[in-house]
Amino acid sequence: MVLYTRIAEADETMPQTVPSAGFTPPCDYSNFADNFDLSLLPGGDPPNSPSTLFYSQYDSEKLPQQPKIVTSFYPSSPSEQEAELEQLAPDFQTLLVANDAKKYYGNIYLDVPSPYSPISQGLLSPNDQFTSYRDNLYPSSPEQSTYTPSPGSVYSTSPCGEDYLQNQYIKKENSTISNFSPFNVKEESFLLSTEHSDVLSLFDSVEIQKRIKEETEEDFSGRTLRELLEKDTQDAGRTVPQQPEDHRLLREALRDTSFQKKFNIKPIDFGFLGGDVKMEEPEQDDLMRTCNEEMAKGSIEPVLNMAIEQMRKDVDNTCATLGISADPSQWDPTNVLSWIRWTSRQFSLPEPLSDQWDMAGSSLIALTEEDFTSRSPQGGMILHAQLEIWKAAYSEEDLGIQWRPETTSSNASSGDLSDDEEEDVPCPADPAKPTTSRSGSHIHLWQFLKELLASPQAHGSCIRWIDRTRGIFKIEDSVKVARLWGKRKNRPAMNYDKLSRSIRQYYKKGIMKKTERSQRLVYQFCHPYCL
DNA sequence: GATTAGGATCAAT
DNA sequence: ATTGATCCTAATC
Repeated sequence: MVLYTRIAEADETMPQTVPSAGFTPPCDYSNFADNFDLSLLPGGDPPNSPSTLFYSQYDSEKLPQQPKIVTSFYPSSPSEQEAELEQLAPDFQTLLVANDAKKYYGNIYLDVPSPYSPISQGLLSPNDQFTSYRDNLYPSSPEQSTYTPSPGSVYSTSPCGEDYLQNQYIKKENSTISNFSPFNVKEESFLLSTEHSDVLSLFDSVEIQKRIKEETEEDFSGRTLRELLEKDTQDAGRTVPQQPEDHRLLREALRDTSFQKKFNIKPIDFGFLGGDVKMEEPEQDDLMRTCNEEMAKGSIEPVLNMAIEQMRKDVDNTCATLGISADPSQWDPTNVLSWIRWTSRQFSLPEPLSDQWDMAGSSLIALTEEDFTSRSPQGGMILHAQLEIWKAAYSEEDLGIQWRPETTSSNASSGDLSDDEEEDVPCPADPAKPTTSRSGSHIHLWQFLKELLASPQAHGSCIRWIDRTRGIFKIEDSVKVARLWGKRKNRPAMNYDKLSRSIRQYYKKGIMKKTERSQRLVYQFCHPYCL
């Protein structure tokens, strides 16, 4: 078994938004993806499988409790909790927050760990969290602070020890479905077991199942994720041809040779656990092959896609809410201050002193964590980590920008704060990108759509493959796709009505066809256009 | 109300 | 001639 640790956990997480109706708590969506123990994927858990990628260093000081029954999530009576959870269940983000919170506390929710706290972003350890809650620094909502510690807090007892840890490893090695799920925080690793209840509870949400049903034409009602995965494991054992594009997102992340850097993963020494665990660095090729084998047709991708989709929407919303670029280096001093203030508010940090943050974004991103801490002793670390998240988020978005309009149109300097500035940010020289179909105005619609489909990092929220091999895709956000098309063709009046009319012309031309079972906003390329 | 479907017309290439 | 943009009506979800 090869074990890795993650350092600076929060580096690839995404910023949060402030929805109109309320407050979106900070939540590390990338952890959500990570927390899909990849051993759950079909094919079991062979040596050097991707499921070992995210194993973190064991630190008994940080070890939380063994999982117990979830008794509450919010500080309310059981009936209120039920009502509240039911009300919140359709909200995907809330599920993620619940998921996120649960993973840090096992399945215990006797007290009221606020999902708005920095620990939800992996910035503090549970021990810190306990102190923070006791001091009521992170109330259960930004507007109110009603937390009262209850007796028997899970934080008042000492963490479980190595026996438990080793048990988990034994289980890990002996079972296909692992109930082991370690995490770490910044450089301090800790470990816990969630029984994958996070994933299961997420998946069991009626709303999520409904969406999966809509998008995959499969009905998972009444089935647990575990059931499905077990079935898929059996399926994988048969001679079901594996579709190379399944789990594309995961695959891309894992195939990426820089993934170790990207996810800040590095092999660690697990010798302190005892003699059973072997330390070996996997052959990259083996690893990748195993990854591919692991990515057999499964049921995780829809869920993952939804998480990522939600994450992207949050990025969009945040930028729109603050009226700032997604690229911190583009921020002017006003942008910097509004971001600092907003982030401070999110984390219930003291109001920042404006004169300490009077700088352009280019200066801000050059500050070290120490610089941040000297400006804000209480929240410097958090602010710095958040900025790292933004920087990472922007670079992710940037990956998807493969083209620029040929004509440098007038909007470049207009200070336009439209809601899709991820397309408006200046595109740095990008020699790494393929040069195919780069020129903007000659492109055909079907080519353009394929371009968008080819960059799920940037456009997965508005258009994505449903079945890559059969060329079936879905337009998730018709308005946005039309806007992008209009932008590309320099047709400001473009809308989905017109765009779809053009797509329908493709039916006659044999470029696209209707899907067998017609679904809204779902189209299918004909061969060879889908290749 | 949003989407789908397709006819008609026009402009650009 | 081809392609897509535009406008339109009608049907469907």
